[in-house]
Amino acid sequence: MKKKHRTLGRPRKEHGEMPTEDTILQTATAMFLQKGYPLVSMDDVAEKCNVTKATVYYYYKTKAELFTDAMIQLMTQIKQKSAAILATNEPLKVQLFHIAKAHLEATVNIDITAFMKEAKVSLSEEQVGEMEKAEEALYSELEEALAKAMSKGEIPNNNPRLTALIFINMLTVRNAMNEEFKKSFTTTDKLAKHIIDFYWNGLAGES
Amino acid sequence: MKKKHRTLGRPRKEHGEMPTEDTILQTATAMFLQKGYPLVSMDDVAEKCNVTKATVYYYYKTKAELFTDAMIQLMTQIKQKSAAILATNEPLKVQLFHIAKAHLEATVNIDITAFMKEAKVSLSEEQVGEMEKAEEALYSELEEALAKAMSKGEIPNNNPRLTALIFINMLTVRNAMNEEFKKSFTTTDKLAKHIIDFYWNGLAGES
Amino acid sequence: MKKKHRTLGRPRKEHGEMPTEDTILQTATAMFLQKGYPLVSMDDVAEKCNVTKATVYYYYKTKAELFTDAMIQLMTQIKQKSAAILATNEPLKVQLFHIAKAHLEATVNIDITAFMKEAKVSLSEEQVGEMEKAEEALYSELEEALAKAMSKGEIPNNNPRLTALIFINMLTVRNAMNEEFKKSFTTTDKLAKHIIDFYWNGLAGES
Amino acid sequence: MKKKHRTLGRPRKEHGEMPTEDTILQTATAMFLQKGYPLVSMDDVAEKCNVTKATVYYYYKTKAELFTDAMIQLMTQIKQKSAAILATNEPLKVQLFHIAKAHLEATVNIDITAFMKEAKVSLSEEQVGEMEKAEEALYSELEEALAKAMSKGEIPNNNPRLTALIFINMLTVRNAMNEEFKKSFTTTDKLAKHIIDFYWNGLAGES
DNA sequence: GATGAATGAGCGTTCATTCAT
DNA sequence: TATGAATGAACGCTCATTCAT
Repeated sequence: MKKKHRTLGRPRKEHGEMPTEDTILQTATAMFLQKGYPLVSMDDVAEKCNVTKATVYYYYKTKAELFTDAMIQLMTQIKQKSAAILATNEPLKVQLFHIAKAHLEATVNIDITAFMKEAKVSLSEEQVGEMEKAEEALYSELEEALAKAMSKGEIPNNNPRLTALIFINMLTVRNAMNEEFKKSFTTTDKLAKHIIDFYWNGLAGES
Repeated sequence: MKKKHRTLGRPRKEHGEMPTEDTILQTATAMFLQKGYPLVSMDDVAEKCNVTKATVYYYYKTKAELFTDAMIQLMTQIKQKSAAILATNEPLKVQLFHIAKAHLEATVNIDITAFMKEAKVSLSEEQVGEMEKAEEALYSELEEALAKAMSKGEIPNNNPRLTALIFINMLTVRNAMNEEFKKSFTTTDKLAKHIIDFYWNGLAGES
Repeated sequence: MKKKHRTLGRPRKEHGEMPTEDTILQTATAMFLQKGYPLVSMDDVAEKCNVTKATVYYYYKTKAELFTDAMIQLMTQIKQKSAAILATNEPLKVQLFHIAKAHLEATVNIDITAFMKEAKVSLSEEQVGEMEKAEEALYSELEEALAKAMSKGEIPNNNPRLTALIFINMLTVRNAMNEEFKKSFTTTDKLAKHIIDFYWNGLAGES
Repeated sequence: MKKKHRTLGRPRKEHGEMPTEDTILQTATAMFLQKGYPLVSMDDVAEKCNVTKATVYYYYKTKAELFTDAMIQLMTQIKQKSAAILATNEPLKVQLFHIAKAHLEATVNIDITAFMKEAKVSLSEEQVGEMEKAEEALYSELEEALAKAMSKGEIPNNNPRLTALIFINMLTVRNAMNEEFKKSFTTTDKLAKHIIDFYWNGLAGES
């Protein structure tokens, strides 16, 4: 079984190359999103990064840690994007539309909840804790925006936390569509609009 | 864990026992729902059923087949329950409330879509096909009920397929709740009511 | 996993059907010759015989026994055919030609020695003994014919046992041919003739 | 058998040890020759090499690959030995005698053809191809020597390919001998001489 | 900083065999 | 006579992890 022998020692960094640690995290994130925690092996990650498994372990003590780091980074990014959108002066409905569009346009379909669930069995309590904190931050962002809109009377009063969760949840509805039905929405914009309309109406009712 | 050494060969038939084949399917269903396809091993299933792995294979040729059979049975059951509820004379909103309650009361949280995704890599095309058929049947039931309600003017016109998917999808919102927030809904009824109210409002808007 | 349920109890024997025991032995023989001992499973045999594995075990206590019985029967048959040919009045060379032809025409290529070797690991000493007896009988037949020919002066004196073994051995030469070379012998007759000519010349020399 | 628990991770390199990869190949070759492809398990190989199965897989991706590599190496070695002998100035008969002796002196009895057959089911087309190439090289060597001898008039004209195959094939005749008969040849020399005499006579005849 | 070599545990699957019916 | 149900032991293979270099 012939192996490509890489040269030993620290490789000269080529111009514009990402540090190995980041490459690994980036690559791993994409792979986890695509196939889910159990179906991504450390070997897979290493191969795709063009390093050896041992190198991956050099930067991340365990697979669980790699996953945790990857997910936290991802959630933080999402949170920041959402925050940026929610910080604008546009009306809430428009802001939500932009968030929805951003989600739907991401190449991989993220259903954070489903993801976590399948990984949690393998994580340490501490790791679960860290991830939940990041998840929490993500939800809080939205929750606060909704709460503010309620207090301003922009939308009727309702449970802001629940409605935040419902919003994130609704963005995963596309995962349940079969190919044919998916095609009936010619652009992401149209699907986003449908979802936001429905959501906005949902918010509209007193409860 | 002590290994109970059972005797070789065909065991003496005891009365009142569920047939092994059913025990396995039941147990497997619960386990798959709890941990997801990749994290449930045939050994796990066997142990929980108090039989050996070979026995599991006696009834189900492969893990993929066991999964397929389990999921189809599950979806068929859900479909039948939904169908029964939708066949009553109660107004649609009440019917949806009952369906939601039934879902939320099931011990295991079902997010069929997430499940399928992680399993699909391991299934044959035929198996995926079978499961999609069962999934389809499940959605169609609801879709038709919604379409009928629209044509009767009970709710405004909207995409019945999309709204059906949104409904099923919303039932999984609880998965995203942390323990604390979950406790804020003292009964399943209350959570179901919140969800249905939101959903019904969503349906209410013209689009 | 649906199984074809056969009716319980003794099945009515259809006109012209072989007794189950014989069917199994016949089928097993063919399968062992084709694939070798380790690659034929009791399940395979059962399926091809249209009975259950338990039925095979009803007639043959173990796989090793089934193999032993099959091989002994086979060798006995071959011996009898050889004996019949050697009992004719034709000259030895013609007789050998007929034996060679019979071997080469058998659909499956028999290399008894190679066969035994791969099976012997799994057989009991007693079983090995039985098979060697049958093998011995097979070789003796030929050995005696050769010895007689030598004493009659039909061929020069030589080690009759060794020459018998060489004869049987030479019949397996075809197994080593690649497809292309095999085709260069348009008929079995031609190949048999080549082999016999070579062999006869070999016998011809004094030693 | 006590399990020697070796330490995890990369072992300290001791001097003068054969590289693990070679140990495995050597050991595997011997085992395959002794028991045949199906009866040698990767566990067996590993145990005999004093490494774990995982180590075997570290060097050889599959069992089929291990087998292929082992057989090719073996055939190449045999070919080289034969080539060396055939390159000498001695008369062909003497050369053949030396080849026969070398074969018969090898601890393991090689019947390549029988081997391949039982392994082929498990090999990829590519692997079969590689092995057939090595086999071919082995036969060609001899075939050419025979052809040259024929054109020089050292032996009568005959099918050089067929006679080459017969030669290799005859070297396996010892496999068919029972213990008693084997003992009647007090030295390998004597057996080799018998075989070569017979073979040479066979070659001698016109055809 | 990065690698090559090795492990132990587990996984999906097969198989010879056993036993009550 | 023949079967259906079950077992225990292997088998080929993968994977997360470890450690010397």
